[in-house]
Amino acid sequence: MAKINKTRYIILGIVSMKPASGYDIKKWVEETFSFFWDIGYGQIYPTLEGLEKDGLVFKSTQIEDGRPIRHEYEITPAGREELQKWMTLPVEEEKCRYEILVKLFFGYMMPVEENIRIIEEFRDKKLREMELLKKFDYDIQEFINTKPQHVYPLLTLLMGIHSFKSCIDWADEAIGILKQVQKNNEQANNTDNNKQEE
Amino acid sequence: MAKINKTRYIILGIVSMKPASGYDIKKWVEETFSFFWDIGYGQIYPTLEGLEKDGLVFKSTQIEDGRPIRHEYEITPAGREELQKWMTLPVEEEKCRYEILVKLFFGYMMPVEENIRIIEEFRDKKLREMELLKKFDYDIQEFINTKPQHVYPLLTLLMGIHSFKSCIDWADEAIGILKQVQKNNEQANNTDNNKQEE
DNA sequence: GTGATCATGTAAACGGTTACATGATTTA
DNA sequence: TAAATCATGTAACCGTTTACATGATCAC
Repeated sequence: MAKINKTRYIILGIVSMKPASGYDIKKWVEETFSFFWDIGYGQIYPTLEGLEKDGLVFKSTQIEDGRPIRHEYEITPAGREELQKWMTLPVEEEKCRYEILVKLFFGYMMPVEENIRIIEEFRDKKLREMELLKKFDYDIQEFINTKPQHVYPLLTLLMGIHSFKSCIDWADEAIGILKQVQKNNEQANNTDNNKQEE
Repeated sequence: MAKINKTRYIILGIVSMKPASGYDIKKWVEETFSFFWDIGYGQIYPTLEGLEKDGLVFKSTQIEDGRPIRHEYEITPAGREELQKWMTLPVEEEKCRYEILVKLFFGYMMPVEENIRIIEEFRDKKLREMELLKKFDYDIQEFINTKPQHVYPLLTLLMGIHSFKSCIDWADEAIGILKQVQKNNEQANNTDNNKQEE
């Protein structure tokens, strides 16, 4: 089964909220999506072109005096239909690739300290990312009662926090285990040295 | 900065443990890595060819009577050096793409039930994946004391369990929130109906 | 005037997936 | 005898990233 090009639907989703330019889309994705998705211009502009050709978005060019040309894209009824169709489709299998796990799997090749360092780096990065998300603080109960249509972005935020936290928890546990290994190694070395001195 | 082709290093890592054929590599990755990495033959065979051309692996062909030809790849000293070099390099930024979060972000377009359904499906999948990992049960303390070089694969396993668990916890929380939204909607509908009946 | 931001795009290269193609051996 | 497993590979396609290219406006 051929895979679905999700980038198309993400862009459709964005312009379904309000008309946007390629530049707007990039910025918006960076600001609100970046922890679970990202797109570059090299994808955005060609995709917008394709969507236009398929009649799923409508392009209007705004020329204001003394401003660069701005192409704004709006969703068409056909586009809205396509988007809705995709929304009900089951979520495709997705495999995250964790480089850190590959390196750690072959960790026996390196000194224990090196592996601890790699995990600590990972932990710090995830901590920073989590702190960033936590800045968007909110009272979810209030949203449920007053703006229920706004809970959805909050749910994605919540996932991010859960996910980063699990990385940090794992890192702490893993570092603890490797420190034990390290301590055992040191004791073994001391015993060896004592034997040599005897 | 150009990105590093990690597939090369993963294959190098695998053949560094013991010589393997393309078929072996595929099977091994499926069995031990699959929850955080996967590779297809379309990647394996050309990559092995490239590694051989660069002198990082050594290919030997085994022809046994009445058996298909088998190409076995061994790591060379140069390959081992390359691998070691990569191991100390910092882990590159990696962005997992969560289709479910995209769909959920635009969830306001769909009925609440539909969003709950999507999350439930996701939860079930993660639960199954976690159960699979938990089958490889182990006593980590024993490994630390008797086979410290074997703790590394266990650390990756631990990460998988943490990660799947965080997905499940999030799903439970998210479903709870959406069920509240649903209940509020129903109450609002009832009020509306009562008003119409008056 | 310098650097950030607004704004648009293209082309090449790369990485990865899918589909296609083949055929022997082993197990049920 | 049928299905699963062992075993190798290629070619086309698609999605993504990177580098390149341009230029105006705005804030300091």
